[in-house]
Amino acid sequence: MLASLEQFMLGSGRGAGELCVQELIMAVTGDETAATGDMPAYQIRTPTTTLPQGVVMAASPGTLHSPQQMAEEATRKRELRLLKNREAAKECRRRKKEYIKCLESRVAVLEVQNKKLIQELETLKDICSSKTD
DNA sequence: ACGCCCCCGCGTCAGTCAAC
DNA sequence: GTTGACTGACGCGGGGGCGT
Repeated sequence: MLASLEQFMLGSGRGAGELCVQELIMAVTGDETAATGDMPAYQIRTPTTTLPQGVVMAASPGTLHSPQQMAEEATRKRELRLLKNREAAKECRRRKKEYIKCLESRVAVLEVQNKKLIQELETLKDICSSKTD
């Protein structure tokens, strides 16, 4: 978990924000097997191969001739790249927000859990000390 | 009303990584 | 080596809060 967070913060993580439900289940139940496999859940990628509507794939380089055609093709490729990157950035930010929201929820759950455990510890201490007296 | 500051979302660029 | 996806960093513009 901490490793996952570190990976995300260091920028090598992928698909931030895709943990959440399982993380929360883990936090509540303490069941580490609730998370899937070795891979941090938020790094699981969903295939994003679909292009936005209206986007036409570039023609193969072999069909181009004049410098003007080449220039037009380069422009078209650039526009396509920018469009894809724009969408990717939006999706990336959405996942990141979701991931942060999830972490905040987890903090809240763990704080409650921590309070309960402290309370339980105090109770047990009381029991022990009353027995030894 | 105005200026200022802060926050948020966006578009873009650059770098990294995995798949091929 | 090339390519596509992802993401951190940067700059910009808009909106809201606050003091004057």
